[in-house]
Amino acid sequence: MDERAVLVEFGCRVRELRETRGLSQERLAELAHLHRTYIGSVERGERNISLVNIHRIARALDVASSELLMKSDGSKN
Amino acid sequence: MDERAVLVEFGCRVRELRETRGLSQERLAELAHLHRTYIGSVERGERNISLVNIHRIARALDVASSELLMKSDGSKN
DNA sequence: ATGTGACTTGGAGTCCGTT
DNA sequence: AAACGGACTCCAAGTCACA
Repeated sequence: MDERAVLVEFGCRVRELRETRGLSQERLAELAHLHRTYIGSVERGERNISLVNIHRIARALDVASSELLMKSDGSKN
Repeated sequence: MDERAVLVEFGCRVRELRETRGLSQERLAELAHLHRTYIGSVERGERNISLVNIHRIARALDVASSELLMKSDGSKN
Protein backbone atom coordinates (compact mmCIF):
# COMPACT_ATOMS: atom_id res chain seq x y z
CA MET A 1 0.00 0.00 0.00
CA ASP A 2 1.54 3.21 -1.21
CA GLU A 3 -0.97 5.20 0.80
CA ARG A 4 0.83 4.46 4.06
CA ALA A 5 4.00 6.09 2.75
CA VAL A 6 2.19 9.43 2.76
CA LEU A 7 1.49 9.05 6.46
CA VAL A 8 5.07 8.05 7.26
CA GLU A 9 6.35 11.00 5.28
CA PHE A 10 4.06 13.32 7.16
CA GLY A 11 5.05 11.85 10.52
CA CYS A 12 8.75 12.30 9.80
CA ARG A 13 8.14 15.90 8.88
CA VAL A 14 6.33 16.56 12.15
CA ARG A 15 9.06 14.87 14.18
CA GLU A 16 11.73 16.81 12.38
CA LEU A 17 10.08 20.15 13.05
CA ARG A 18 9.28 19.24 16.63
CA GLU A 19 12.84 18.24 17.43
CA THR A 20 14.39 21.33 15.89
CA ARG A 21 12.21 23.28 18.31
CA GLY A 22 13.38 21.18 21.24
CA LEU A 23 9.85 20.08 22.11
CA SER A 24 8.86 16.75 23.61
CA GLN A 25 5.88 14.86 22.19
CA GLU A 26 4.12 15.64 25.44
CA ARG A 27 4.69 19.37 25.07
CA LEU A 28 3.65 19.39 21.44
CA ALA A 29 0.50 17.51 22.40
CA GLU A 30 -0.37 20.21 24.91
CA LEU A 31 0.24 23.01 22.42
CA ALA A 32 -1.86 21.27 19.76
CA HIS A 33 -4.59 20.27 22.21
CA LEU A 34 -4.14 16.61 21.31
CA HIS A 35 -3.21 13.53 23.28
CA ARG A 36 0.37 12.54 24.01
CA THR A 37 0.05 9.00 22.65
CA TYR A 38 -1.70 10.26 19.57
CA ILE A 39 1.18 12.53 18.59
CA GLY A 40 3.51 9.56 18.94
CA SER A 41 1.47 7.34 16.63
CA VAL A 42 1.14 10.14 14.09
CA GLU A 43 4.91 10.62 14.00
CA ARG A 44 5.30 6.88 13.41
CA GLY A 45 2.90 7.13 10.44
CA GLU A 46 0.34 4.86 12.06
CA ARG A 47 -2.57 7.30 11.89
CA ASN A 48 -4.51 8.70 8.99
CA ILE A 49 -4.72 12.17 10.51
CA SER A 50 -7.57 14.49 9.60
CA LEU A 51 -7.37 18.07 8.31
CA VAL A 52 -8.27 19.94 11.48
CA ASN A 53 -5.62 18.05 13.42
CA ILE A 54 -3.06 18.75 10.72
CA HIS A 55 -3.95 22.40 11.21
CA ARG A 56 -3.65 22.14 14.99
CA ILE A 57 -0.20 20.62 14.81
CA ALA A 58 0.87 23.19 12.23
CA ARG A 59 -0.25 25.98 14.57
CA ALA A 60 1.60 24.39 17.47
CA LEU A 61 4.77 24.20 15.36
CA ASP A 62 4.21 27.70 14.01
CA VAL A 63 4.28 26.73 10.35
CA ALA A 64 1.73 26.87 7.55
CA SER A 65 -0.18 23.60 7.38
CA SER A 66 0.84 23.28 3.72
CA GLU A 67 4.44 23.10 4.88
CA LEU A 68 3.73 19.93 6.83
CA LEU A 69 2.90 18.18 3.56
CA MET A 70 6.18 19.06 1.91
CA LYS A 71 9.19 16.82 2.06
CA SER A 72 12.21 18.11 3.94
CA ASP A 73 14.09 19.04 0.80
CA GLY A 74 11.07 20.80 -0.66
CA SER A 75 10.88 18.48 -3.68
CA LYS A 76 7.70 17.60 -5.60
CA ASN A 77 4.85 16.55 -3.34
CA MET B 1 -15.55 27.35 15.76
CA ASP B 2 -12.62 28.52 13.71
CA GLU B 3 -11.77 24.93 12.87
CA ARG B 4 -14.56 24.65 10.33
CA ALA B 5 -13.16 27.55 8.35
CA VAL B 6 -10.15 25.41 7.49
CA LEU B 7 -12.43 22.83 5.92
CA VAL B 8 -14.36 25.43 3.94
CA GLU B 9 -11.13 26.96 2.75
CA PHE B 10 -9.90 23.57 1.63
CA GLY B 11 -13.15 22.76 -0.13
CA CYS B 12 -13.10 26.03 -2.06
CA ARG B 13 -9.57 25.32 -3.17
CA VAL B 14 -10.56 21.89 -4.47
CA ARG B 15 -13.58 23.28 -6.30
CA GLU B 16 -11.51 26.02 -7.82
CA LEU B 17 -8.90 23.64 -9.16
CA ARG B 18 -11.51 21.18 -10.36
CA GLU B 19 -13.44 23.80 -12.31
CA THR B 20 -10.37 25.27 -13.99
CA ARG B 21 -9.76 21.76 -15.29
CA GLY B 22 -13.31 21.51 -16.58
CA LEU B 23 -14.05 18.43 -14.48
CA SER B 24 -17.40 17.49 -12.94
CA GLN B 25 -17.54 16.28 -9.35
CA GLU B 26 -18.46 12.92 -10.79
CA ARG B 27 -15.36 12.79 -12.97
CA LEU B 28 -13.08 13.95 -10.17
CA ALA B 29 -14.55 11.27 -7.94
CA GLU B 30 -13.65 8.62 -10.49
CA LEU B 31 -10.10 9.89 -10.84
CA ALA B 32 -9.61 10.03 -7.07
CA HIS B 33 -11.35 6.70 -6.47
CA LEU B 34 -13.86 8.33 -4.17
CA HIS B 35 -17.64 8.67 -4.18
CA ARG B 36 -19.40 11.46 -6.07
CA THR B 37 -21.37 12.70 -3.05
CA TYR B 38 -18.29 12.57 -0.89
CA ILE B 39 -16.42 14.95 -3.18
CA GLY B 40 -19.41 17.27 -3.03
CA SER B 41 -19.52 17.39 0.74
CA VAL B 42 -15.76 17.95 0.88
CA GLU B 43 -16.05 20.93 -1.46
CA ARG B 44 -18.77 22.37 0.77
CA GLY B 45 -16.46 22.06 3.77
CA GLU B 46 -18.72 19.57 5.51
CA ARG B 47 -16.12 16.85 5.90
CA ASN B 48 -13.04 16.78 8.07
CA ILE B 49 -11.08 15.01 5.36
CA SER B 50 -8.11 12.83 6.26
CA LEU B 51 -4.60 12.84 4.85
CA VAL B 52 -4.83 9.90 2.45
CA ASN B 53 -7.95 11.34 0.83
CA ILE B 54 -6.29 14.74 0.54
CA HIS B 55 -3.50 12.96 -1.27
CA ARG B 56 -5.91 11.10 -3.57
CA ILE B 57 -7.64 14.31 -4.59
CA ALA B 58 -4.32 16.05 -5.10
CA ARG B 59 -3.20 13.26 -7.40
CA ALA B 60 -6.45 13.44 -9.34
CA LEU B 61 -6.00 17.20 -9.77
CA ASP B 62 -2.31 16.75 -10.59
CA VAL B 63 -1.02 19.06 -7.89
CA ALA B 64 1.14 18.57 -4.82
CA SER B 65 -1.03 17.88 -1.80
CA SER B 66 0.62 20.79 -0.02
CA GLU B 67 -0.85 23.05 -2.67
CA LEU B 68 -4.37 22.08 -1.66
CA LEU B 69 -3.74 23.62 1.76
CA MET B 70 -2.71 26.97 0.36
CA LYS B 71 -5.13 29.78 -0.20
CA SER B 72 -5.75 30.85 -3.76
CA ASP B 73 -3.49 33.88 -3.55
CA GLY B 74 -0.70 31.85 -1.97
CA SER B 75 -0.70 33.89 1.24
CA LYS B 76 0.26 32.66 4.70
CA ASN B 77 -1.33 29.33 5.57
C1' DA C 1 -24.74 17.37 -12.73
C1' DT C 2 -24.98 18.71 -7.74
C1' DG C 3 -27.11 19.22 -2.87
C1' DT C 4 -28.65 16.98 1.14
C1' DG C 5 -30.12 13.90 5.11
C1' DA C 6 -29.55 9.59 6.84
C1' DC C 7 -27.31 5.56 7.62
C1' DT C 8 -23.44 1.71 8.87
C1' DT C 9 -18.93 0.69 10.12
C1' DG C 10 -14.08 1.08 10.42
C1' DG C 11 -10.79 3.84 12.28
C1' DA C 12 -9.57 8.39 14.48
C1' DG C 13 -8.59 9.97 18.87
C1' DT C 14 -8.52 9.41 24.24
C1' DC C 15 -7.16 7.31 28.43
C1' DC C 16 -5.37 3.90 31.30
C1' DG C 17 -1.26 1.54 31.86
C1' DT C 18 3.77 -1.03 31.27
C1' DT C 19 8.29 -1.30 29.16
C1' DA D 1 11.24 10.99 27.40
C1' DA D 2 9.24 7.74 24.02
C1' DA D 3 7.10 3.11 22.27
C1' DC D 4 3.48 0.22 22.80
C1' DG D 5 -0.92 -2.28 24.28
C1' DG D 6 -5.85 -2.72 25.59
C1' DA D 7 -10.28 -0.77 25.94
C1' DC D 8 -13.05 2.67 25.03
C1' DT D 9 -15.85 6.74 22.51
C1' DC D 10 -17.01 9.13 18.66
C1' DC D 11 -16.33 10.79 14.18
C1' DA D 12 -14.67 10.24 9.25
C1' DA D 13 -15.42 7.14 5.43
C1' DG D 14 -18.29 5.53 2.27
C1' DT D 15 -22.80 4.78 0.26
C1' DC D 16 -27.75 5.59 -0.87
C1' DA D 17 -32.35 7.69 -2.23
C1' DC D 18 -34.22 11.62 -3.43
C1' DA D 19 -34.65 16.58 -4.35
